[in-house]
Amino acid sequence: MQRDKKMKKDLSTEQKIKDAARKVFMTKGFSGCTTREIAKSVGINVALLNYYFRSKGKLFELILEAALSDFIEAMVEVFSMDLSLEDKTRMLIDKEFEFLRKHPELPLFIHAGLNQESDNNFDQSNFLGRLHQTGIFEQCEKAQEEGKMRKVNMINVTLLFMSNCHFPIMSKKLICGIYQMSDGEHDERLNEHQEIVKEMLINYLFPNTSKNA
Amino acid sequence: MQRDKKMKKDLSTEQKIKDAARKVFMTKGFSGCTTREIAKSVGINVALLNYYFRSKGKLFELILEAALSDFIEAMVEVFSMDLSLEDKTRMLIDKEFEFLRKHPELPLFIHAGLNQESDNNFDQSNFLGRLHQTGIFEQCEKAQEEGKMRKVNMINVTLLFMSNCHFPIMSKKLICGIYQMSDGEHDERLNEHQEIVKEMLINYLFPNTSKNA
DNA sequence: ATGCTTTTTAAACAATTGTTTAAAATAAGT
DNA sequence: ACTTATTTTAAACAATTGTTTAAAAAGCAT
Repeated sequence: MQRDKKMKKDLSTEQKIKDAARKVFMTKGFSGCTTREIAKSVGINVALLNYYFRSKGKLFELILEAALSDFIEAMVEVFSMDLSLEDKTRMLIDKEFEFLRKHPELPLFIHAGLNQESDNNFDQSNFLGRLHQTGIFEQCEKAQEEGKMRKVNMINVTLLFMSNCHFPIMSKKLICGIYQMSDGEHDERLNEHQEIVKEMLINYLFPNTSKNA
Repeated sequence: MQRDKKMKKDLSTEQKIKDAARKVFMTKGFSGCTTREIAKSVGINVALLNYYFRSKGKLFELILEAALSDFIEAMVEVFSMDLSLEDKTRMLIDKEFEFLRKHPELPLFIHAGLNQESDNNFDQSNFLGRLHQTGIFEQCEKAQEEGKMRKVNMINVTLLFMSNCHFPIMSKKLICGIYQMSDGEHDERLNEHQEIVKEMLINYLFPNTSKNA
């Protein structure tokens, strides 16, 4: 009765709930929406939501986990390529901006979501391990020993990337409010910012080999 | 009956409610807490909360406004000083980190709060005007014409500062989660990051005159 | 003290919340 | 066709929500 075994029917219902929940949770947060709201947006009964997932909290954790994973996977993808660190830097920034332009609510959702959950057991996905597998840490360490890369702790490097990619996206309402900007103007600023961040980070992290526009 | 005129008694009750509401709203968000929770933390009845402020929403808007103002005022304070742009840069970053270390929930609260409110009428405080009064824009424009400062739109400059100061603070749980760090380790990284950001931004914004440690 | 206003409370309000129960509808197996 | 298991629903659950009402308590002038 309590589904846990294989299901015969198409999984479209379960997936539709996940999709709807993701959309609603993203824009309104965990306590900012109701289970009935999610159910209605799928076109199903509230009870069915608890039938597939056990509770609102469980569903939320699932969505949050997936969102976190999306971010890490985007980084892993770039880090796994056979490129120089400078090229990885450019590509990571470009990919992040491209990805975040499509999902601008994601960073704020993740940070707000993490602060709402009491227990920080979200490393069950072993994100650090996945990053290690790409060999990015060794590549940086080698470049740092050869004097090609500034000697900065990898955590600080991560902070530099995330700060300059995620924040410009998530601060849209604040910036538009302060500077009285329209959406179009903000897009323009964002495009320029993407290039600024690329140049600034490359200049800072790779001071010697920086002869770029 | 409906308080709006002068009140004779000490305003400690009204202020105590504001303080408690601020603390609760900051950590749990608007829909993440209840009016009874706020009232209980002050030691008063729920009705009294609606007696002083008309509703939960009104109280929240008040707190959010004040939080926004705090940020702008911190910037205004630095911009109004009689210093070179390089010194203002260093001082602003130091002050922001110092301030945010004491109120680490503030940036996330502001961004989440702005996304929760439907109408963006939060410029009633005229933040842009207050920034203009400091003369910071003219100072930058002059420096840019003299070739002492990189020609970057002021909105992008703002983004660079906020990204690199606010994000490292608000991403604590995410970073600690990914890298499996303790609070102490994170503090250490944050201290180092403060210096990194200072050097990086000064190098980028003032490329010629950069001979600093 | 006596009146009046301001502050505070207890109780109730109707609405909404997440979740459960039991029964119906649908699909699948035989 | 009949039985069984899965999916879906309607209805109810108890608890909590923001807000209001009416009365009590406290302050303050006179």
